[in-house]
Amino acid sequence: MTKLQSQEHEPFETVDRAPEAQAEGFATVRQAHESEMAEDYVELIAELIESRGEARPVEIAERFGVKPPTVTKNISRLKAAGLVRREPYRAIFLTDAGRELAEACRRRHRIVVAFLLSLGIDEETAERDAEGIEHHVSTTTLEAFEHALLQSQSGK
Amino acid sequence: MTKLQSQEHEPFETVDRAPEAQAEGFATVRQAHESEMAEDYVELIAELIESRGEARPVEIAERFGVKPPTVTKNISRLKAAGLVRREPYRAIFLTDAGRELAEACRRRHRIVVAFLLSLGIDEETAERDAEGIEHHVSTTTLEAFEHALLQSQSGK
DNA sequence: TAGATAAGTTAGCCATGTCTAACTTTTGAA
DNA sequence: TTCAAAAGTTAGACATGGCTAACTTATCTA
Repeated sequence: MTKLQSQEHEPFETVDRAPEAQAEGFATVRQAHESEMAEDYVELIAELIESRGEARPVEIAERFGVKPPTVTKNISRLKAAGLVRREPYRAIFLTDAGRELAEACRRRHRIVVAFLLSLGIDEETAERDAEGIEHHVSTTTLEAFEHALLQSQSGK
Repeated sequence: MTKLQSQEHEPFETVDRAPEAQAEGFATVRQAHESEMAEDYVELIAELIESRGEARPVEIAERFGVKPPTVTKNISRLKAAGLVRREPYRAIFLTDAGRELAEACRRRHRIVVAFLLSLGIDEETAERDAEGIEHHVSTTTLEAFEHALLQSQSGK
């Protein structure tokens, strides 16, 4: 049993929080929702460039399960946000900022998936849940996941 | 080392998935977002009824960090969805369906928070992250969290 | 109990992210 | 090399979930 895991907590203990703290928490969740689109897109674009050599709207639409016009609109939002570079009808490229964000997201995604797998969860579920969970994992929690991962590795 | 944790997985292994499977995953995330509002509201309403005897829009607005008109609009959506019962200008009550949903959400919330705490994460962060994470935790993952929780309890 | 204050609602605005229908551009094959 | 099919865009609609401003209802207190 490691130091990190040694604090005592009953499984169903309720944590009472000040209304402002709770409101801040919900604000954090709302903000996370606003950046989810951008994160998911740059992550996928990076993957497509790596595996296919380029990122095309039709591929993106297929992977996300949305229609092409949705992709067009969202890509133009990413362009406005300075995350992608792109000419109409051409493939999509990441800017430096986009590449950085993509890298951070892919790292976080891999950690969350690996952590879920280490709990014995099947791959399909781990991937699915990770897609939703990753956007709400703080740096602190991500580090805790990494730490737990190392534990489960060494104790394997 | 338990059975559940015994499968071998490298920490940064990438899981390749068919485009349809990935699309389904994102569809799941989008659906989760659509029910988040309802879940957060019934959860809070249940808490307020328990602690205050009644749930009032002004309290709900304060806890969520939103303005009263937002609460009015969302409550009427919950009413349309059959989750709350309510007369204008009066307190808000849960229907049987609302109460059931609230119970399930509160249970899931408690498990997620307890699990994060068991990883050594501080209470403030655990609560914050749980608020976002809980909506994306499948039954399978929730069970894995419970299992891990029991492990950490017994090995304390 | 009257009037001020607090609580709640309505109307109308905005951004996000989805869609369909119709159009344009690119591509690839005969 | 042309022209049909595939890819991409534009226009316009819709639901969600925020907001402010202005109004109505309820509550409390002097």
